[in-house]
Amino acid sequence: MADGMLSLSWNNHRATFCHILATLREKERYTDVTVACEGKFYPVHKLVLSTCSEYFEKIFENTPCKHPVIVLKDVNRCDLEALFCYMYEGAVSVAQSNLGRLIKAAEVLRIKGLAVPDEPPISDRRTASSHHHHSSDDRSSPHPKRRRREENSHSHQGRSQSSPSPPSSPRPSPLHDGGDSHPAQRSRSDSQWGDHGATDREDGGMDGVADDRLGDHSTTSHSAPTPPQVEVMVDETLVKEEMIDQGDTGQEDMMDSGMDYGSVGSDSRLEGSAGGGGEEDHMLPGKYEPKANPSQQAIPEAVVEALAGPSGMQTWLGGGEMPSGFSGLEGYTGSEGGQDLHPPSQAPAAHQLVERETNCQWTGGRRARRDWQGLTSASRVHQCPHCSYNTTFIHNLKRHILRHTGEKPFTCPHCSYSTARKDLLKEHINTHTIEMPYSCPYCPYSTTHQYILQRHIRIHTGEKPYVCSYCSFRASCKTSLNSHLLSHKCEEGKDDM
DNA sequence: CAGCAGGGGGCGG
DNA sequence: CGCCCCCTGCTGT
Repeated sequence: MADGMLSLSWNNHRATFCHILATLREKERYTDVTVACEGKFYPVHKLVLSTCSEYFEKIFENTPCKHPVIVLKDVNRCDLEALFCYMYEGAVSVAQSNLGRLIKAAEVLRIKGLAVPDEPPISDRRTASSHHHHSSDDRSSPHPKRRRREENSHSHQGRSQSSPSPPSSPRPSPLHDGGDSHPAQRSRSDSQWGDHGATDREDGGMDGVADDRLGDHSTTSHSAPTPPQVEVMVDETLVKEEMIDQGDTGQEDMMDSGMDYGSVGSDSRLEGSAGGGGEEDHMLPGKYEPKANPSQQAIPEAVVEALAGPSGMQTWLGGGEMPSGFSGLEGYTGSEGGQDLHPPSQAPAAHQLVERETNCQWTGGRRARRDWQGLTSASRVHQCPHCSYNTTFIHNLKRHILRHTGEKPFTCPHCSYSTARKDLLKEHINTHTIEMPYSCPYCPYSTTHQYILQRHIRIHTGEKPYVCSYCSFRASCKTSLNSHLLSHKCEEGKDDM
C-alpha cells in the first residue's frame, strides 16, 4: 500500500445500503422497471433485479427502453413479493409450507442465492477483502438464512394493526398502492384506504391458497426450471384497450366486479391521501413534489389514454398494439378479487371472478344513485382499471384515477393539505382566508362551502328532503335521518329479541 | 347543526 | 380542462 493511503471503511455500509434500497422501493423512488404479476404492479429497480438475477439482467439487456413493464406469468404474486423482499433486504421470512413454491419461483427467475449459486464478486474481494468479509460471505450460499423478521415497522405503521402484512412481504409495494398519505387529519380517508389496503394485503397473504399455476410447476421435477412466461412492454407504448362487447350483461359484470390492483391507492396508502398510512412518506409539507417515479403514473395514464380510444367502448389491456413478440398483458390479472385481464376472447370468463360490490370506496353510493336515475351501466363506457367505477366522461375517469394513484399536485400554501383537485383546494383555502363566499339570504350567516349553505338554508325554508322510510319522520339533513334510522334499527333489534 | 374533506356528474370553453 | 354543482361521510360543538 502506498504510503499515506488510508482505508476508509463504512461500517454500516451494507445495512444502510439495504435499508435505503428498501426504502427507495417503498417510496417508489427511482424505480425504472415495473413488474406486473397477477394484476399487481411492482415498481422496482433494474439495478437490484439485475444484481440478483442474471435472468432479469438479460431481459433488461434485450429491452433497452427506459421503463419496461415485465409481466410475469406462472409466478405467484406472494412469492414475487417475497422475492423482492429477499432481493432488496437480503432476507425474507417464508412459511415452511410455502418454501417449495417460493424456491420454484426463485428458480424460474434465477434468483441468486436462492436458485442460482451466488458467486462472490472475486475482484471485489481481492481489492477490498479486508473490510468486506463480513458483508459478502453471508450471501454466497444458495440457501438463504431463514429467520423471522419483525422489523417491518418502518413501513406502514399506520395500518399495521388492521392489516397484518404477509410475513414474507413487509411491503408489497404494488404500484399506486396508496401512495402518499397526508399527515393532516384524515381519519376518514385513512380508514378508507386502510381498509382497502387491508383487504388487499390479506388477499395477498402468504397463507393464501397456493397458486395452481405454480403448483403445476412444483409437481414437476426440476432439472432445468423453465423460465417464467414473461412479457415486456415499454411504457411508451400505449396500453391498448380492446373492445369487450358482451352486451349489457357483460358490461354489468364488468362494472360490478371490481378491479383490485391492490392498494392502489393507497398508501393504499394510497393512501393517500387518501392514504392512510405511511406518514413517514410525507416529505413535502407545503408544496407539491412530483412523484419521483414516473412509472407510478405511467400505467394508469396509459390505461386512461387507451380508454379514450375512439371506440368509446370498454376496453382493456389487450395486445393489439404491442410490439411484435409481445402478446399483451395476459398475465396482468386482477388480484384474486379482481378480474383477469385477458384478451377479449377470454374476457367473459374473467369478469365472473368476483362479485365485490365495489372495490372502490368512493364510488358505491353515488353509483347506486346514478343507476336510480336511469343512467344505466351500459351508458358508461370508461371503466376504471382499479375499481368498478366507470363514467361517460374520460375527464372524470382521469380525475377518479388520481384517487388511486394518490397523486395530489395541489397543495395548500397555508398548511400541509394537498389534494388532487384544484377546485377542492380552492374551497380548502377558503377555510384559511376566512373568506365566506356563500352567504345565507335569510340571515347573516355565511360559510366557506356551498353545500353547507344549502344545508343551512333548509333551516329557514323548513325543507326536509330526507324522509324516513319507516315512519313519517323527515329531516333537513342526512345526518339527522341517519340518526333517526338508528332508532328504527334498535327497535328491530329489540323485536328480534 | 355546522365545518370540512372529498367523491362524482356534467357543462362550457 | 376548469369549474361548478350536488352529494356523502365524518367530526365537533
